[in-house]
Amino acid sequence: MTTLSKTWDSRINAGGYRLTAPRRVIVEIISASDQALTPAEIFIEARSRCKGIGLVTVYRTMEKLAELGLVERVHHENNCHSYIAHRDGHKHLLICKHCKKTKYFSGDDLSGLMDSIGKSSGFQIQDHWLQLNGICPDCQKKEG
Amino acid sequence: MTTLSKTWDSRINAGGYRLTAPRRVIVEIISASDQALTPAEIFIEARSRCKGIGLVTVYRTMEKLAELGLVERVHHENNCHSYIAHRDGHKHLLICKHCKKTKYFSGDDLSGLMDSIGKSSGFQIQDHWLQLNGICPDCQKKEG
DNA sequence: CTTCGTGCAAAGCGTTTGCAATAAA
DNA sequence: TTTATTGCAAACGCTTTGCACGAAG
Repeated sequence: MTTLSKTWDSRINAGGYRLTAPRRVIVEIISASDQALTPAEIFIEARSRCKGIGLVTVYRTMEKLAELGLVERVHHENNCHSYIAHRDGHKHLLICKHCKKTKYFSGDDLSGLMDSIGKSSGFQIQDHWLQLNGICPDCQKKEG
Repeated sequence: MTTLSKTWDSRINAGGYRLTAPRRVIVEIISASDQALTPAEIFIEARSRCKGIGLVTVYRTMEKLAELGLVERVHHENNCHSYIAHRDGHKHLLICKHCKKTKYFSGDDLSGLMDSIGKSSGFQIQDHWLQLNGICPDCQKKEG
């Protein structure tokens, strides 16, 4: 178990949730991954480490991790969601259209933009979602 | 029929698609709306103007309109998609968390940000998606 | 006339829920 | 012991597909 997932464990406890074997396995998988994973992907990996675990448990666990701010939801085009471990700092997502690899990047601060849009529209802006889509270096090589 | 939907009609023809009564109705609804509509919402309105129209036709038509670049897909939190008429210029979306009202806004050009991220990550960045979430003026008043 | 579009019903898929058994605290 | 959590199966909602009929070009 990594130091990282130990931190996760304490935050799960602090959130009033119990630490169970299935949850430990799910936390280890998502906290160790630097890219976004779908519930199904997590389930397949989890099942290989903890036989008998159910897909439902993955859904329920991811919901709680998202609530605790430990993971973020990533939205894809066609009704497909995945989750990525939350990292500190002001970051946004970079997604490869071919292999679906997802990385965080440190983006410019958009607060200036958000302030000006808020003033001109009258909206109280609370948060934002920025994704950049493109082709990752590996897939560029494969294409030639 | 508005001038706007006439333009849509010609683009549908130019795309090799036929102009049918259901499609005309759907185009009139989405082109006249300044906010994003779900397939179900479009269907309800369409049915009141063209009895017998099927929800399936709404899905298939929206798919073609998206392909033609006439509408854009809007992603919501929980597996819920909607569509909004595409407007020219560099624009992004502003969504109210309460009433789900969706508006375009003219945002700053993000090409500078995209260039620098592209260079540092090695990704070929093709497009981006920016949504701001907040509370619209009407909902702010209702809350007091 | 030929091809595309339609509506219906049914299937498909990801996700959620009801429930009794089980395990954490 | 008490309460949260689990896994299964079934339900659910949105979306897509197969098909025969009908309409556009």
